[in-house]
Amino acid sequence: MQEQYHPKTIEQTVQQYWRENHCFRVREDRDRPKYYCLAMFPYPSGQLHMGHVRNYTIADVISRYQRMLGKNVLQPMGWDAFGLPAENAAIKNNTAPAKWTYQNIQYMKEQLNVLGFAYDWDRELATCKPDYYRWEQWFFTRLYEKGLAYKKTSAVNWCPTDQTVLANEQVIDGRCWRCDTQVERKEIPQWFIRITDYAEELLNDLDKLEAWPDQVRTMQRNWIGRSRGVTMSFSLTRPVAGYDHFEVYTTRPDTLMGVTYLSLAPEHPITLALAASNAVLAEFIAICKQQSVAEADMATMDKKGMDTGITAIHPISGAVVPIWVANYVLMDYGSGAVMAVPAHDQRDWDFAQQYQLPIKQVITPTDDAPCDIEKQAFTTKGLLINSGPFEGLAFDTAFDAIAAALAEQNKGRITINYRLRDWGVSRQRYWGAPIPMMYGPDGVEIPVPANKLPVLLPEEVTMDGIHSPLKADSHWKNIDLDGRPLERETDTFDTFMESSWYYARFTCPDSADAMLDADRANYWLPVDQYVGGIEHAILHLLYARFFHKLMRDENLVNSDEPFTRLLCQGMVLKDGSKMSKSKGNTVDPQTLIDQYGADTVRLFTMFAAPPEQSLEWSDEGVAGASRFLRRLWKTLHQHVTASATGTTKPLDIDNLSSAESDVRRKTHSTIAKVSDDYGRRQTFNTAIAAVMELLNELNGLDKKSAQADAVVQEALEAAVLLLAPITPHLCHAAWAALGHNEAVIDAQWPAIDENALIRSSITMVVQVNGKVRSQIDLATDAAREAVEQAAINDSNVQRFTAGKSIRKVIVIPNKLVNIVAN
RNA sequence: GCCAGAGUGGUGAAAUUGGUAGACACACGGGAUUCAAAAUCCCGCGCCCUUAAAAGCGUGCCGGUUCGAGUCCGGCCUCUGGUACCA
Repeated sequence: MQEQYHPKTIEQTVQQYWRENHCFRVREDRDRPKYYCLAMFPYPSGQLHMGHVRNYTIADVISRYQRMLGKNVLQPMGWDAFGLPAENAAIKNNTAPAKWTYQNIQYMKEQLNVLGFAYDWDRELATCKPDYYRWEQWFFTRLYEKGLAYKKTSAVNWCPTDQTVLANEQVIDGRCWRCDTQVERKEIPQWFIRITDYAEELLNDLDKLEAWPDQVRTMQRNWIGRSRGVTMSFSLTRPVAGYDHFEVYTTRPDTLMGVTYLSLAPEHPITLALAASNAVLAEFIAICKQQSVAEADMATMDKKGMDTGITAIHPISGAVVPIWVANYVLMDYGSGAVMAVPAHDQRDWDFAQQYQLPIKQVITPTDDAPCDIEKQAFTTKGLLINSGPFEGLAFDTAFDAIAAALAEQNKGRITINYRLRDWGVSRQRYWGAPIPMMYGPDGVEIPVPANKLPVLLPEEVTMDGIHSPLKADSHWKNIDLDGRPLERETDTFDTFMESSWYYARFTCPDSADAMLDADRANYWLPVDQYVGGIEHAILHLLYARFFHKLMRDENLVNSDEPFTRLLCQGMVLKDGSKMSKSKGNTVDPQTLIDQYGADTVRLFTMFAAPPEQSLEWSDEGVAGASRFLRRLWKTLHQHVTASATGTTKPLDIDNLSSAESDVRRKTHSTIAKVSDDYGRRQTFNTAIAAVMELLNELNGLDKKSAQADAVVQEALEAAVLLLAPITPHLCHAAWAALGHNEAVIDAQWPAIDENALIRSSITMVVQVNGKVRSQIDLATDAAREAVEQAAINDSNVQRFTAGKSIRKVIVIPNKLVNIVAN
């Protein structure tokens, strides 16, 4: 063992050992429990950033820990390679998205290897490769055949100057990021997948995901947004272009008697029909369209409305109700029309105030809650007033009575509604998987047959920065299928499609004649541990869950959910804000690895914060992590050097000094604590702190006594094994130096000697009226009465109880006594 | 706007089931070593009062429950993530 710690040399040597021995190549093995640990694969943006380092270190630590527990561990890595940034980078660097992407992959792969992650690279995949996306295309045609994929018109952000579709990210304050033109909503035909058919199952199965953070389950539950309400029909007093009624949905039918107006979306068919002969309304609709499609923009925009002049009949009271058009009513939600009850909905109340519409109170509080309709809407449930036949009813009975009254007249019914909308998968962009559909001259939809897949995306293209080269390529677009002239779909898939099933393809990336090889897929799936950023809590994770169920229903997998346990890591911050190029506060992992070595970077990343919290980057903290590793190395070196002189005797637990017994207790309590931190709690920062404590305690031990060497050897072996998942290179070298022939990567996790944990006395805290006043030492088996007496008789305690009478004594065994006195 | 989180010393954090607030580090201060520096080692380190000890105060803000609250409940404030075409 070298006296100095040289991370670079050690890391290169150890990585070579792993490579030469194929340490991370795994195959199915029915004799061992499998463990599939997966980190969300990266978008190949160019260089690894600290968020990646954190993500992949967490997953690597878990993988290595599970391996030491004897599991057959799969940890693959690949590339989420399609996406918008490649198109922008290609323009900027005057190259093609494919070339740029492949270069990035090559560079980032090298960086991952330098960090020493235990990947089975034999399984590497990139989603932009035809052998991957061909199966996604095939799967889509299967969904189409089953009626789960369909086409409909839907709104996109449209730049009228560039004549192109913009992503939400490309709309800045309602304007095109390139030319600053006011963006419009435009309805275009697009492909959708029926995720709403699976809404109920996606909701119910959240209950099965016990090892997911509650936070994520709650967010998904709210996103799906199941509600029970009433769909009812309002008849127009005069028909408009053949429409004599329209439907609205409400979760508050109890407020129906308080409806004072109705609102239609600007894109509602009745609105459009009216606008044909109403120039003022047409102008208003045009203004409403000057708006991004992003929900956050829609929800925070100024509310605008206009009276259409037409009216409808209230289905219960028969009253004539005015119909407005309002920009905040969305055609994509529900029926594109809403009933307005300004007295009991704050948004309706605001709108009614703005346009001087009547406000009619029909609910009154059941308690003495404040309710002043003049000041704001009263939105909690209560008792019905001013409601004719429903007077005095409470919410539930009013709900049923009003629903029944509507049903009787054939004017309404109870319905279950979901906030979740079908998944729009069309993108009017080049760098994505082509949607495998064709159109006949009559516009008929034809899925590309399996034997004509994949529909290849041409990689040698020139980007103009605005339009998709695919749409301009008439040679690619116009094809001949068995003598029939057809036109290809030129839209590509949403990149969430690729990331929705890659975890399954990793189990059999070479499967050439099927999307998945069921034997291998079902051996490894579901993923035991998934690790990734909290920003994916809803979209990616919901789409992947949905895809898994689609694949199950295609008999490709036999499980219901893809990810058994989920860990959502926090962001990496510098000076309190997210590291990003635009803020100029990035830290290049490569520089740090060059300076300190991969083990230091890994150690700091895991030590600075628990994985789910955001991590504040600190250069001093990295230096501190490096110092700890040097100190550990020095301790190991001193021990190994001393042992080499022949002083080491075998451990004899019956002949230890009390200081040596204390060290042994610390060794084994540390193993217990660290095991719990790695396995159950996944708090790697406290695991590292515990090992630091163990080593600090070792420094205080008198090394000259007879058994000291053996106790130190045991402690250092434990420390090395406990740190091996985090700093695997140093621990590989250290394990060999401690006299082991087997590599630490193949070592077993240390076992706890329960006898070493036994202690004869314990320190208890004594409080008087909840304030700590003293500590007492007692035998661990002291009876409750003895504990109470010892506490009461303590001299410090008596200072605070003098002149008072003791009302109560609370004893928390082996921890605390609280004396209540006054 | 809506949904979900977070807020503890100078800093990152710990306190796992309602039971000693600040483990483990970083920074800083003092000392040892050194011709000197770096490195290393030792000591101190929430605030306040104090020579010291002891007391008092202290987990974003206001209120509540409890023998006991960082932890539970109600109401706020600020920040972060998501908001369906960034991934």
